[in-house]
Amino acid sequence: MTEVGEGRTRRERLRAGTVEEIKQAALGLIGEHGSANLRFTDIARSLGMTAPALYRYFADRDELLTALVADSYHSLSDELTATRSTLPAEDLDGRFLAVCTTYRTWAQRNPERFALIFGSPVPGYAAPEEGPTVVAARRAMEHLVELVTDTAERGRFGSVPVPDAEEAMLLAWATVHGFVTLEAYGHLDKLDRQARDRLFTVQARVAARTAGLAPAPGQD
Amino acid sequence: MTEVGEGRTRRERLRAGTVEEIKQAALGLIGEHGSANLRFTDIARSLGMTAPALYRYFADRDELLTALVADSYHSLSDELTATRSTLPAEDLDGRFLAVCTTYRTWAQRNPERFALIFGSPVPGYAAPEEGPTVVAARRAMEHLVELVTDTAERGRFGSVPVPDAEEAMLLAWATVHGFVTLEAYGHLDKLDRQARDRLFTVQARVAARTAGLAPAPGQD
DNA sequence: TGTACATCAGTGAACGCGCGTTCACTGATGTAC
DNA sequence: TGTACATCAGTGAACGCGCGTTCACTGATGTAC
Repeated sequence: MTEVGEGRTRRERLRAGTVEEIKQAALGLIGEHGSANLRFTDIARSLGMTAPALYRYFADRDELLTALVADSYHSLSDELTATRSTLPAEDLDGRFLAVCTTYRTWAQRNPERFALIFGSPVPGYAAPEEGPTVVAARRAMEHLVELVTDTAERGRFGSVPVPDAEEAMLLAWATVHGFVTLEAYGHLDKLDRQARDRLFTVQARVAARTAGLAPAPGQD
Repeated sequence: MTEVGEGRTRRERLRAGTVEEIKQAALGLIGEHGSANLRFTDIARSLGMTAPALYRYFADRDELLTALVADSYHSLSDELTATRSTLPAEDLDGRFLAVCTTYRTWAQRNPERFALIFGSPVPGYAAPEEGPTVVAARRAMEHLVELVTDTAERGRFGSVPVPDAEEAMLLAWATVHGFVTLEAYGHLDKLDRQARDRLFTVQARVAARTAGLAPAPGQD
């Protein structure tokens, strides 16, 4: 995420590296024990440091969590936009389905980050108003909207069930997100991986339709 | 949930009442601080008891959480089946949409319970295999399936995008759940209540379609 | 109906534990001249 | 290029705090006869 090697001085580079290590360790611990049980002591231990050293990097637990949440939003929206630019602008359906798939695989590969963003809000933690979290969330949202208005402007926007492109995007997102979140939290465990893959494709098509894209050939 | 006044002896009734009070207090605290931060001490304090007294009712925190999760599943599936039986069996669309709406309002009125079931899994807590949680989850799931197979058997099951009724139900569920969970966790906050209501109706129709019901008149 | 005993809810003291946080410190890295 | 000083990362000791849990107890409720 953060570019290591950016800082001018050696110290700055080392510092940036340590910040990154701390975040990684924190993510690992969140994966094991949940964000509510994230302890400075544990992070320090897993890095071979002592707890007080962490105060050089983060004022407290909330500041660290804020950074992690913001990073998570950035990670997600970076991956989504990268996927989008992989395919030619004319291939609306292809782009849309690819983005949906990336959304899902990102969640599968970054379960802690997914939980940080979309899980039940971390108790006792309130994102600072207009802080990095909120800004990152807004940016991610704008990217999502772009993906669909893009679609809407150029594409066949006739069959969409809501007139507003942004609203159509929200519904399409909800459709995909529902599947991804149920899967991530184990509510689809009775299906095997293959069945889930197949069903996800169907769900993405349902979302595409909501977003104003024509149904895939052979459907409906 | 648990029937107070059921117990034969006075003591049993009092005990059942206390169990209920403990659960309610726990839910309230979970709403404030999250399930991961649920403390026996706090529960006791909020009931005007001392902490050790709680050990008469629950062996430990996990046992209490297990009970709360199981209760939540029951509460949800009870409400859903109650809604369903409100409408005549012939009114497939009406039933389906009513059930979707109940799913949403239940989540809105029981945010802690919703988070317990569908939020990121409680860290450090593993549901006992074949324990009440698992049983309740299965029962709730079977009810959901029933709602749709019911639909599938009697209704127009032609336009459904997946052949298997149970799979169609899962997708329809995911569609509705996505909206509800985004809304519950504040990701739709920039829409006002009215807009959310309107969009939810659209989303429920999308789900209905996935479940094999015909699109509402005027749609598509 | 009354008495003697058993069961149970809840108390308060006590304990061990681990966490957050502060602080004075040491040693390494960077900078000015 | 070398030296003297400033900055910073990290340590280890120390503290206060609150939680989970155990235990012996008191007083109320229920039961047997």
